Amino acid sequence: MDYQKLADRLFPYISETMEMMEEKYPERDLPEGAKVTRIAPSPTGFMHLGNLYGAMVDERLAHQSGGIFYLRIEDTDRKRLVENGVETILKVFHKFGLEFDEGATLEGDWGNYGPYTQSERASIYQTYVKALVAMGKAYPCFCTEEELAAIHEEQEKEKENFGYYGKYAVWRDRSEEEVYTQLDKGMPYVIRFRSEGSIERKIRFEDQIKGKMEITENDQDVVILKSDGLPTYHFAHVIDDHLMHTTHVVRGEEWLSTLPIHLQLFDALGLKKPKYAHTAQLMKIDDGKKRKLSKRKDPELALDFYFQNGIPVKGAVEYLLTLLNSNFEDWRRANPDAPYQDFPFSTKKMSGSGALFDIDKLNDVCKNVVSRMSAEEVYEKTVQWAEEYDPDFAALLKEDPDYSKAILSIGRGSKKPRKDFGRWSEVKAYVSFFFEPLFAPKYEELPAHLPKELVLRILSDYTKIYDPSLSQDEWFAQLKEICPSYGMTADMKAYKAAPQEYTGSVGDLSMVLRIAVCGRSQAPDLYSVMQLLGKERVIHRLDQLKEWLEAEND
RNA sequence: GGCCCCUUGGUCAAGAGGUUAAGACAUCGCCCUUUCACGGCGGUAACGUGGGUUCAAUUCCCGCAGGGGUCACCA
Repeated sequence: MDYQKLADRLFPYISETMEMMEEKYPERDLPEGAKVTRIAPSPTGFMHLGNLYGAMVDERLAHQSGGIFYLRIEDTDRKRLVENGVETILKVFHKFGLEFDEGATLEGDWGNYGPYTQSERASIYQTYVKALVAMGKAYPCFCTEEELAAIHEEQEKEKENFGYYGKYAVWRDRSEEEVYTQLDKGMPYVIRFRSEGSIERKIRFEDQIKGKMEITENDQDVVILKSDGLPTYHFAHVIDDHLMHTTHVVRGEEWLSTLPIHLQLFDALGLKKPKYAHTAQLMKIDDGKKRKLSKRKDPELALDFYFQNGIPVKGAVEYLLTLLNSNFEDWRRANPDAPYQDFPFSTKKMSGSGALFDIDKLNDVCKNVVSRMSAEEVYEKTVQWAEEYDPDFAALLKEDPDYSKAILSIGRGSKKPRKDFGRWSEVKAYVSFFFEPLFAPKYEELPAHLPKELVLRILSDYTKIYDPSLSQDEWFAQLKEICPSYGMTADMKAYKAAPQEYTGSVGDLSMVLRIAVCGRSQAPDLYSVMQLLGKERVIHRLDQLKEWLEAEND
């Protein structure tokens, strides 16, 4: 078989050579130790937490070392293209603060190693495929889908390994005449790699995350170029990451099983291999069983879902970081205000086993993250979220930004900040009573043991004595002072010891006011709330409760 | 089924050949407290299994089991 002749026949329009490619995409000029990483999603337009999880490893590795983090679009599967897929990808990563240094953008490519969209790189792949054919390391295969299915069936029956290898590699050693006959007839074909591997042999390999391992060589003649002239993932990965000079390939562990193919291809082409980091997959519980997060089955893990639910970007990022490097939590406690980029991230600290997605933990991380934010930031983020998902609420917040921010600063800024909410979507319920349109009092939460007459008396008395100019201490002292006139006590210990001796405690007294003013029994510091609402509204609300109680009499 | 990866409490996990086997979330109890949200203290709760190496193994080795992944002209 004249391989060069075959190569020319197969790719007559490919005039460039491997050497020319190497010259066109020279080694990057980067400082020692700088890592080049990438994410290479297929533009299905669907991103979930798992994608972000992996991308963060890439981003940290690159930017922590002064390297390059770039975006490549893997769109070789023309059947699965989705409109606006690329836009969605770009938008999501931008939102999460993962910025690319290079790669595909909506305005075209940015960087010297493009094109960064695989469908635009067909001739590049073909150049290398042609070279492989010329070396006799790749060959055309004319099998139809049906023939391959038949082979699979036979293997199943014979209990043999599946795939295109050995005697099942039917086009591997066909005569020149047979091949050219098919070509002359214009039959469609794929190009397969001629594997010299054997399942009897093992390869030693060291993964950045999983460490040393032994894997079986690949003996399959895998397809490297599909009949539409585009490469399969295996081949595109090898060529692209070589030409773009990726130093570290971070990908899900589902790729571990095809790793032998990739290593084999690098060797066949005489190319330097990148380092690999195979990340354990994010899992979820399904029917009591652990399962890999799936695009199709877990739409609730789509990143859009997080945005909708008002999960703070920072919260999601920090949660992921705790999964990625468990010592992140310790570091965060020691450095509460440092940007997470300061954390010394390491693949060595990554777990080899898949983490179960834990919504409780996420919630907790979010609460902590939000509690550390300034009122200003909380205000801005909440408005931003509400503008998209709850416009009425956004408008309400923006009516008087200073008022809104003042509300959000209650209990914020101290060493022990309040942790009332961890999501932007929870803010509305928390602040609702500060806004007339949202004020929906639940007067039935009044302490049941207080006689209605007593409550009415308290309300009308307090209307007369409420003095907003008092300091918080003075204000509370006043409450204590008036307790006895209602048969209540300000001494909580005494009250707890013998509750039957009193009509109630200062706690009950406060509760009456709280229910009147806030319309509910759970609220932040009552004094602050009253200060913010202003005397007029406080008194009005006391009156409102009075009216409600009186109306109830009928 | 073949191949590969993984295995410490409910979850995420630290850990070293000899430890009272960290910590966080969740959960339970107590305390603080004018409610709540915090905060403090404490409780329940773990090294899958069988061999081997060793004075000693949860830690090293082998087998097994369990879980996960993968076996496409998808990535």
